[in-house]
Amino acid sequence: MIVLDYRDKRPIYEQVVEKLEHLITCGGLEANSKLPSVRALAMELSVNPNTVQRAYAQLEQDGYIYTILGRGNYVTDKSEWQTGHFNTLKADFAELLKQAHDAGMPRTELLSLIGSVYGESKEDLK
Amino acid sequence: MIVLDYRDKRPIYEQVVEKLEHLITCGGLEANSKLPSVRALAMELSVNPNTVQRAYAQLEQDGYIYTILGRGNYVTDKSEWQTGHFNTLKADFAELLKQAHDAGMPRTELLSLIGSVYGESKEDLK
DNA sequence: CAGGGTGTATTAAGTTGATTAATACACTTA
DNA sequence: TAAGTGTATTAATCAACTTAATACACCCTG
Repeated sequence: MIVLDYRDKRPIYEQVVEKLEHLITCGGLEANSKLPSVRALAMELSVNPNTVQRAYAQLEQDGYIYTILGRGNYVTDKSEWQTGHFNTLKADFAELLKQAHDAGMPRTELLSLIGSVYGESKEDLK
Repeated sequence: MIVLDYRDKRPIYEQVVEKLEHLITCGGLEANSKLPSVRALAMELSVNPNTVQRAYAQLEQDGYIYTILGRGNYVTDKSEWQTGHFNTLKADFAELLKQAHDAGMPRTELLSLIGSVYGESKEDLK
């Protein structure tokens, strides 16, 4: 489910948060589906249960999962976090755009990048 | 010249790198202009000289400054780092775009953001 | 040439955060 | 009741960052 990168200098729990958040926001995990238990995921990653719990706590704080005591952790419905997630992405974009603009990167470069991810045609703007 | 944020959890030298890199890539520092000496900047930031040196070493490694032994550190010419800097920004963009696309963010949101930074009109595509 | 400013290197110590380890407790379900 | 769950606590270990104190070689100026 998750693969850690030990060359990554960031803390493990942050990597777990990032990867699970990515899985959730990309639709890789269905809403209300059950996540691995704290101990199970810790075992799978060869990591301490405390570390996994810290990641889960963060994910719950950010609204991506919810916890039922004694039962487990579950994926929150998209409607709960979509707006906040969009805003986070947009804020990151804005920051990056400012840098690109200041550095003199032409607008066409960015449009081209969008095209390569969203599809070149101007028709499927959906 | 630089203001540190002690609430920022990242290491100090990383903040210094980021802020100087930003100053350089945004044209806030002229090419071949002299940076504060290791000791001077350390004094100004109330930080150890080793920490500043680490930041300068990183900046040199990334090509944003060059060092003349016994003289000081100087801003590298734009032509030296522009390409690499563009590529870094574009890589960050691509990553962010993938996430936005996966999350179902409409292309128009991104175009709107670009417009708000680059200017709305379709004429000044410069 | 002497002195001060410069980058650079080294070693040791201190600090902080992340991680592990070992438990323990309350809750839920079979 | 027993096993699995989230949660909490305490202590110990580890790694990275930072500081501190020096030292050395270089460059420039008086």
